[in-house]
Amino acid sequence: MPKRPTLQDVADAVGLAPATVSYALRGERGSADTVDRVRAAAADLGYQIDPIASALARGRSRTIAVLCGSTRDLWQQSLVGELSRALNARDRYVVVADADGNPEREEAILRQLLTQRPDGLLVTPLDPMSDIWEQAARTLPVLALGDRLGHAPSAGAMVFDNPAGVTLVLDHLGALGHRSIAVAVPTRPTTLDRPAELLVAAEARRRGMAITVVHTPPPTADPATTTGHLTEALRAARAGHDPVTAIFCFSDSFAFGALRAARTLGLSVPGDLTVVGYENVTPGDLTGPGLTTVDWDDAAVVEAAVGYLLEATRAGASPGVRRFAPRLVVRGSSGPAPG
Amino acid sequence: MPKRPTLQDVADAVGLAPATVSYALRGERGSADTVDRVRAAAADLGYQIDPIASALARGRSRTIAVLCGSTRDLWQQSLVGELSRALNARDRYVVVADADGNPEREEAILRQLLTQRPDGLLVTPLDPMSDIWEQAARTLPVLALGDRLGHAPSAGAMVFDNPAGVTLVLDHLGALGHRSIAVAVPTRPTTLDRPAELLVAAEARRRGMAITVVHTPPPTADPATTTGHLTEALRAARAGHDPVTAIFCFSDSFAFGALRAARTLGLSVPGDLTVVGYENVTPGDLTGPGLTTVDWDDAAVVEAAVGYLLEATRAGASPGVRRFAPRLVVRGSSGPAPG
DNA sequence: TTGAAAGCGTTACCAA
DNA sequence: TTGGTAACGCTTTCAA
Repeated sequence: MPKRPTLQDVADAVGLAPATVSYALRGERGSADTVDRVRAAAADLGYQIDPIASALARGRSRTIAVLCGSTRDLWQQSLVGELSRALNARDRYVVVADADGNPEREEAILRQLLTQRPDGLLVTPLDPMSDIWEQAARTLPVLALGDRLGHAPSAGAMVFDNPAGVTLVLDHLGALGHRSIAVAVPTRPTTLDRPAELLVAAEARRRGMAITVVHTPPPTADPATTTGHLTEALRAARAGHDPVTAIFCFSDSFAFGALRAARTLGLSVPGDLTVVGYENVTPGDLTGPGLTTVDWDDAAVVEAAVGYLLEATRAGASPGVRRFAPRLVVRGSSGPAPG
Repeated sequence: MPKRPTLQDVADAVGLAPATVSYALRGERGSADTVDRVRAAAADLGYQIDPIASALARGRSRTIAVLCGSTRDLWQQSLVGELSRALNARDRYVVVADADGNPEREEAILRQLLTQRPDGLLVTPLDPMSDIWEQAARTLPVLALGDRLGHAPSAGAMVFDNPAGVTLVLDHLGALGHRSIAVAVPTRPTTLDRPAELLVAAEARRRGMAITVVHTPPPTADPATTTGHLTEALRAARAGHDPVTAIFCFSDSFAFGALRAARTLGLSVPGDLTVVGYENVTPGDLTGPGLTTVDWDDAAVVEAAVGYLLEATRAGASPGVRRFAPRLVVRGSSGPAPG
């Protein structure tokens, strides 16, 4: 098999030094004529820069690292896909790593990821308040999605206006007549932007609604476990003297679990139970009765994230923070069953 | 910020040559004592092999490349996630690239991917009969998922027993009384293992069923376009004198489109139309009326794929071919509406 | 504008 | 068992 051509081969072909060719190919210098000849020669030898050698020499790799809290979460899963596509389209490689729901692993994985000398880092943090981020942010542009990184002020972030999202949902449920609702929130380290429990508690109080908090199992749990957990929680929450008539889940993945649990319990949705999700994940529109959910315009988030991050790598600057407004997508909500 | 320690630093710490340290760390040689001392020193300096330098020197990068036909496809999307997780768990990096539904791009992307000098390659090929694969398979272990690579005999494959799958579905629909069905197949280059159209045509003929072939839009099309396309196709297929009462889609992604189209047309599923999918994608169990589909046990596929590929990289051998049996998951099928 | 040469941090071949 | 030393293929500084 014909060995891949190297810079030297191109240099020989045009009778120039490797250094000259290197510069010319990257358009860093060289006369117009030189650049043309070099490009032509490279094209016809089928030369491609060896990204590994290049990375070693430069100390950077034209790669964007994506550290994902849990790719089992449907929203993160699709987000990672969109991000990769957007970055590939901009001629960047993407290396994805997955902390798999385990905040302790997050640090180890980050460290590993950094050995690839990426140009930038995108994270959906499990523990946004960890201080590992600050260390990374000092070395390269870091952009968080979903939560600001508490101790890494130089990192950018694409965050959701969660207070607005919660308001939207509680207004909706309130208007339908629900007075006792369950709220499903992940058991996670505190976050700056998604202090879900507090947010909901405060808003619910203002409206005179009763809330029952359900903690979600770790995202690594298989669907059956999650469904089981939820089934029990829902059964309990409906057994008391103030039975829950709606459940508000802080992620669509979990809302799907709630739908499964409802089925197990023989509850009709939305007749007996209204289920509200949070990210408007793709096939959510097809779920049986319909899933009401909060939409954040993922396409815009991805566009902005990629734009901010690449700009930051170019300028050597910090990516900014941008906040996205929620939109409520109502599908299959109803008021509580009479009596 | 403290520079990352290098091999040299470790060597200095233990008073040995870098070469010795390199061997010791990899457990390739060295006395038990040396190995221990080296490991200890490395650990306490926080030394990690620089994967880039290592890749340059070895010509291989401890990375597995995944070339995905289209990550917009729900099945491929989740498959890629599972594969990454499985490989990460085995201490491998994964680089994912996406041909985004375009068979012409597949070659360019492959070439780019190879430039990372991966240890192995996993593909869900758009064009399994392309001869780009053979070239790759000569250089490194290649394993295809879903289709064998026609011109790359040395590549392994995890394939589905599609004849069995088709039989399962047509038996099911036949038993329910359907006599005229639509079949949705992708417009793709011919494949060895999924000559979907022919397979279905032959089986349908044997059963005296009429079939109407609907070609799916490219996977890059946005859902709205797909739904529109399908809506038209279904409208037409139900307008004739032998209206279609079921649609068999060769992927769940497309089955979801069919469900949306049915909704647009005001068709009740399964009352007016039974929809059958093909991959048993995760939230399929939650779709409104239920989606009957063919399941291939993705977990087993992933396990086997990763096992075969890693074994091949170790042994320098070719991964084998393995065939998976289908299982029909019936959810919400019904017979054709009377009259 | 061009080029020579010194890295970048490993690995692998040979020799000690 | 251990250690020089030459790759690996590029980028970059400094000189011409």
